[in-house]
Amino acid sequence: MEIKSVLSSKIDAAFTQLGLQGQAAVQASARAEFGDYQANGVMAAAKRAQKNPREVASQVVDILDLAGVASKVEIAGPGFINITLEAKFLAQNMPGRVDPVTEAATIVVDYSAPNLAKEMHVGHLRSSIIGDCLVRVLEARGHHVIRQNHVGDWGTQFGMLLTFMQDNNADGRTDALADLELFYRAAKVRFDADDNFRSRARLAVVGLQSGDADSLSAWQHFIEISMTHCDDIYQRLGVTLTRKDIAGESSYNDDLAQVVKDLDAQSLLQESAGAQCVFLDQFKNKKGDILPVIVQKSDGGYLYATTDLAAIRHRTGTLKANRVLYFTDARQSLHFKQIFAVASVAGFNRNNASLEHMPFGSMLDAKGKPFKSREGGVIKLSDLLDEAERRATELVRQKNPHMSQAQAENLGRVIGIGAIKYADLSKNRTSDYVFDWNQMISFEGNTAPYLQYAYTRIQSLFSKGDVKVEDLPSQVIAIDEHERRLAVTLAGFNDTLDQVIEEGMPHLLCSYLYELATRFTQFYEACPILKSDGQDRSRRLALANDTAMTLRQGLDLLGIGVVSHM
RNA sequence: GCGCCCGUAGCUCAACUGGACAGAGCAUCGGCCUUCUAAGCCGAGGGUUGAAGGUUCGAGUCCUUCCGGGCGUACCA
Repeated sequence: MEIKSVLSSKIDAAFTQLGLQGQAAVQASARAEFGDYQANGVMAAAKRAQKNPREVASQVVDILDLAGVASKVEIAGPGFINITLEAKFLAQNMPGRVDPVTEAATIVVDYSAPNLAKEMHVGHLRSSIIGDCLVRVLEARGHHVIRQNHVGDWGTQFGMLLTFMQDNNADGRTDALADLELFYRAAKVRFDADDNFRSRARLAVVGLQSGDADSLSAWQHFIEISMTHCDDIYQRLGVTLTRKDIAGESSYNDDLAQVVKDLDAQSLLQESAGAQCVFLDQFKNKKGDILPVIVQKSDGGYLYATTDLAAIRHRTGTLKANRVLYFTDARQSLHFKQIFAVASVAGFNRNNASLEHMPFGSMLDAKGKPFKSREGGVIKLSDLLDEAERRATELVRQKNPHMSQAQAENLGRVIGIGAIKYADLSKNRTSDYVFDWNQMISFEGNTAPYLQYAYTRIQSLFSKGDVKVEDLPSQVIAIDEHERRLAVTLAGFNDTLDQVIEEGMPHLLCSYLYELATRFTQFYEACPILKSDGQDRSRRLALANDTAMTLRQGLDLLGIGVVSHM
């Protein structure tokens, strides 16, 4: 159950009854002395009604019915309402699982979107794992999720690659394409140096666009190999995207001319310097200069704005999305503002869906510069994952000198990939973040290994104490203060997931899990579990089990695995 | 030039969107392993939230100006 929603709806009802305008503004209490939850909305509502906030608070509390939910409701300060939850209510809200929402929505999530001309590099990491986390959380809450991997599988660069492929007789040879990055670079060198090659490459693009069978089959072959590279990365990263989620740029080809035609039919189109543009007033600066949204180049070609407009029609029309979430680089903010606006005036948003750009910042190195390889080039994602696994395996070996190499490598995979993902997911999506191996690999503090470690300690309790989890009570009343704080934290799980869904912010789930693990470890240090008897023992084991299930479930929603020993 | 984002402890990040004394981790210093995994726990120090004004019961959060940084800004995505 969502504690915040329960409290909010009760307090909102009291507000309505008293004729007050405003929201309850419930949040977890800032300090232990303020109870478990606090409602801050009275002050604002009282001001609006020009009444004394403390009096209003006392009226709210008088008619507030929190029977079975709260054991204590107090007014504090200028008009805060502090709420302490009833022990029995807490007992009923030990999560261990995710509750489904009452109204499921259809939500399209656009994420990952690698350029298939090259191999995936670090720039694709954030979109892939942040988007995948949202997908997991949305599905867990019972929403109908449609993944859309908007891969870059079309455009001029493919002319170059296909021509290079033919010249090198690489059509049927996967080994030539084993390293797409090298292949791309070699093709680019040829393209820049050889006029004849360049013109043949341009012809190949024309062939592709006009649907020439040979060009198309070569193109398909190339795409197939490139996607195999992506699948491998997704599999290693634990990203749930599959082939059926691919809706690349090429899939909108047939609709692009129609998009332009439809814009024209609504008199939204204007020619400027030979290009077909949409000019909207809201993209005018103070001086009156208007920014165009170009939908067709002067040479007749289409652009990503055109493709994205076609995608909006498809997603809100055919797919019937209520929400469309775009996980792309923050640098595309203006682009999305523009196409959302165009879609709106042109009536392309068929379902009146909420179109939301979920931008994220760049990865920087320790010096605050864009994260590059030592040579200044892009870093392949596969290399990054190799290094994470290598470093983690090394650390596992240090901590467990007697462990076999194979076992250390197994642990190293889960821990290393978890560490790299968590380091990213735990930071606020919108800002740039510093990627630092030394920090990430220390595995101390707010990291995935800390959470995984808390989980293994619980598993260790169960195996050492020969505990059958199914025999544990499903509801227990917390007694010790450490138990109670743990129970309150456990109860907040579903609230956290709601917030992640609302704002598209996985770091909120990370913060929650870190707090949960911290609370558990404090409880673990303070309260003997296996060494206690009777009710103390079963109660504490039940709390430990709920913590373990919530940690595992929460990490799974982040796309991070757990191990039973580390 | 114009637009968007950012500036919080030595470093990396939080702060539930205007709430109570700005919190964590790393690093530093001091304690805790014959007791359920020390990848842990307990404690200490460390802040004029870039600066100055303003709005109000209350501002890291909103408004104005300035300083510093990043990104974007007509046919790449």
